Amino acid sequence: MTEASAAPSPDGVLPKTYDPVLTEARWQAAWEEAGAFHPDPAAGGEPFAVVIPPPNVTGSLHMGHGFETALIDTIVRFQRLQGKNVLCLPGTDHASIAVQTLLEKQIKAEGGSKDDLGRDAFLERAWAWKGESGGTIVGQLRRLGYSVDWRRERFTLDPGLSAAVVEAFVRLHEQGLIYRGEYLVNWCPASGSAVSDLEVEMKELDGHLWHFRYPLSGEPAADGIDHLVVATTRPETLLGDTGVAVHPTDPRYAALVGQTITLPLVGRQIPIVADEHVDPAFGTGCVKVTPAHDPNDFAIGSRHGLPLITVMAKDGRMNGVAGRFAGLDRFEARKAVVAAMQAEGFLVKVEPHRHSVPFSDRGKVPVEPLLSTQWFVKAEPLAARCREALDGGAPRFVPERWEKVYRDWLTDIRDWCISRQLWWGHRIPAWFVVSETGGVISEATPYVVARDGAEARVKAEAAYGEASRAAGRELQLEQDPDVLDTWFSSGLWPFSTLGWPDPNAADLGRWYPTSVLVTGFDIIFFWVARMTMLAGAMRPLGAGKAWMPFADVMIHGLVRDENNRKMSKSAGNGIDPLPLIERYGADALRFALVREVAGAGQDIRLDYDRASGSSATVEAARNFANKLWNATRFALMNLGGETPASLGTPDPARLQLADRWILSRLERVKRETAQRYASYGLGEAAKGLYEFAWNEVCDWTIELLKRRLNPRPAAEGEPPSAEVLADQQVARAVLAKVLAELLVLLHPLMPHLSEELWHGLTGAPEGTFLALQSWPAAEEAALDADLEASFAELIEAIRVVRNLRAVAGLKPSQGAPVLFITGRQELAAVLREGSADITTLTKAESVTVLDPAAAAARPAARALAAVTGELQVLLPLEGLVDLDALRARLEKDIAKATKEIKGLSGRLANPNFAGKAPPEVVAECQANLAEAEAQAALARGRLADLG
RNA sequence: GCCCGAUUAGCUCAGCGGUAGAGCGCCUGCCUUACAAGCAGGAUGUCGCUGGUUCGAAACCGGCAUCGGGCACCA
Repeated sequence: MTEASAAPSPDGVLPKTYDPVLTEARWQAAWEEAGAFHPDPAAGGEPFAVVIPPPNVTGSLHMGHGFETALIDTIVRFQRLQGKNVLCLPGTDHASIAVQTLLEKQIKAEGGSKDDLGRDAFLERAWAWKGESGGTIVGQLRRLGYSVDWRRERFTLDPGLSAAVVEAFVRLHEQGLIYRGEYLVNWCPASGSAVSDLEVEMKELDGHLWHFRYPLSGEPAADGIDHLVVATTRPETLLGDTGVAVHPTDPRYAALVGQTITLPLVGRQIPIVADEHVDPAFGTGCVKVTPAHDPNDFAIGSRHGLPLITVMAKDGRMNGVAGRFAGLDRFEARKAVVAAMQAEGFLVKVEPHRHSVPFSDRGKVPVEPLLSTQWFVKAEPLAARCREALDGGAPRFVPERWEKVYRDWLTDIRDWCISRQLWWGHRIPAWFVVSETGGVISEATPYVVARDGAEARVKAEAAYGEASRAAGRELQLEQDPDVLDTWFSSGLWPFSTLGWPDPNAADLGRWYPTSVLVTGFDIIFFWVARMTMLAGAMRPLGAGKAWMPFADVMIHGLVRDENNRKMSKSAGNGIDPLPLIERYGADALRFALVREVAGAGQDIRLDYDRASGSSATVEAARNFANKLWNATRFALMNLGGETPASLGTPDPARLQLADRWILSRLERVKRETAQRYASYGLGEAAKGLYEFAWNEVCDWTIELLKRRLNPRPAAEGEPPSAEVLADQQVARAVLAKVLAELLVLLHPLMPHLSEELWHGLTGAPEGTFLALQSWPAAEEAALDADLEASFAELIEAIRVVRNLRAVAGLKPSQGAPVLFITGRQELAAVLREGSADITTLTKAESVTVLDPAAAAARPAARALAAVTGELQVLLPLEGLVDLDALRARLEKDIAKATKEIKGLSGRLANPNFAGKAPPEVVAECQANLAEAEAQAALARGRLADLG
């Protein structure tokens, strides 16, 4: 331990407080230099693999990533201690639209535009940004102590992964699962790109409902009707109306179906059609139909053969078809159309109307349903395969309830628009044979899908070469300028990172499918489902094993800020993990986050004072780290230079009561903790270890061992006896064992601190790591439930004595005789065996244990007295007794017992209880009642003695 | 409209069929040579409301209320 913060100071003692910053940096460097987390696919051991959800290179990480990192790292470190061959693979995501939006904003702020810059220069800038942001992110992940294999770090746009993207696209296309066509898509005018359904967020807004008069073209009907009234929230779209729909059974309009309307402002003749979609009860029961600008209208239009008339351009302005409104922005056009309708007498009324408006997640503007030629993935066949797998239990969701969310989304799934009119991303591997359509790309331009330009040329040559030459044209190819949805590459992550599509890739063979995916519920659709769908399409994967990319999916909640708000970049309320790491240490932050997570899958709230940069929760975890530091410090000062190895297993024959107790507790905690880690009960594991370490190890065991670790000489100047020295060795061995194993159990949660302390305690050489040790072996024989129960009574007895001393106001330095009276032989035996311990922990002058008969024979003394269970505790302190405090204490005992008697006897008096409850419950109840009654009687007796 | 969470001590949350728990905060006393980032002791709850099931409900079931989230969406 060179330069260790744990290095002994000149006087040979560790500092009193733990300073995490240097220690953490040192171990991170040591682990990495040694390649501690760089697994060998050829090595033995059961494989365990996790690919981390790659953070977007959009800047830096916030606390949510810190939380996820803490969870994943705890899991993989535990599995490593279990002896598995663990791969934890890191990486980042290029985040196509997010990064491009961000960069365009930057460029705009500098007074430029991406189009001025050009595609190549823009991409250069994007790569520079990636370098910067990616570096920041990797630095942050390192500071958290993430035990990933940095040598296998991947980026979704790196050459290997890009090749995987192309391969996946080509294969999907070959299977007929990718198609290109003109459909109504969600168009984001801000990004200038199509986006998928998932990237659209509905927002409730206050808008208006405009009612317009649409005149019938022909003569008024028999009943004098010469127009219909339609209502719309989007007047500007009326320029593209190609019909009006009514419900087929609506008697008001039945006679009008088939007639035509003259569209105001435009003059187009449009039919009145009958369609089930119309709700006769809403508004007037008449709906204007704009198939090119609304998904529902698109559906109505296609059922009735209505033409599609697009009146808006991709930039959100009205196009030439919009006539006098051409060139107006869509929101200006709305006002202008309303004004024109009003001027021409077609506006009937305007009502305020609250409705949902689709917004683009990234662009933060309303999306426009627009007709556009795009690439799509046919989703249903892939979803069906996933649903079938789910019926077979794959993957397993933790907590279980998320399975339903996943399944529901896979049911009634819509096709996935995967093309984006962006630059930053994977270029679509399709080449248009533009020589066929006069050098331009149109919907009609034929294309070939290929792995590269050369393959494209071969394919195009085969398909169009001859005909082309015959027509005297030179074959001319142009790659599709668009890129793929960022989630297309993320969807391949669990296998593209392992070497797919190379079927012989060692990592793929060894670690696919991965063991568990740990992620937030907010990307179950975006990511989890896309991974399972794409994996299903790409099988076989790996060595022909299961195709589902992960066995388990652990879904965690979101980290919310101190005001219970979701952290987000736009809200500016993200909490940066680094300042908290600087202040409290990465281990403290990790522990604090994981400890909060017990209610599986629930969001967690991190308290944080922005003004001071402090967090009480993290501070509590830091204090825990310091507690462990000091416990180890104590051990180093008291083990006489020995180590857990040199001390060996303590001789069972020489173990004292407290030794057997803590060893039994250790064994139980060891089992519980392993079970919790293995089943993703990480919060429970953290809480359990916190309580065990602080209460049972530090507050009780260390305090109890002190007496034996530092034996007083029998007489002045005389060396301790051989017996005492032997016991000292036992005490040392117990302390060393408990601490050493505790550090292993804590390691997944607090890797740096445990590594540091373990080295200090064991003297392990530098190149040896706790991170690569084994989980301590199970020792069944150490478990002793009866002993644990009776030791709990001893603890309770000590507490009562301490309480009496506090009530009476005894000074800490002041000794007092302690007298226990009990009729229960087992309890008396434990108290006698533990009398030396009691002496130490209660400042007893003497400890006497009597049975009631013997006690009755003694002269009654004025004493501090309390009763617990079947035990009377007396501190005979003639003259020093605060009688009032003592009476209050006894009265409290009586009140407590009385309340219990009332409850228990009431229950026992109920004949149904005695008759129907299990006999052991009834017996327990009776025993408790007897005890409470005895307790009340004893306390009353004591009270009477006081006079 | 459909679905899913949550509601327990001042705060953050465990508990999920047998007499209410932890951490933080609070009160009292302690610098007891591991630790004041600590030690010992203490106070604090109609477990959202309401029916039901049960010998017994904070826990299980039904309804309601409030808060949060997801999906769908009628112009």
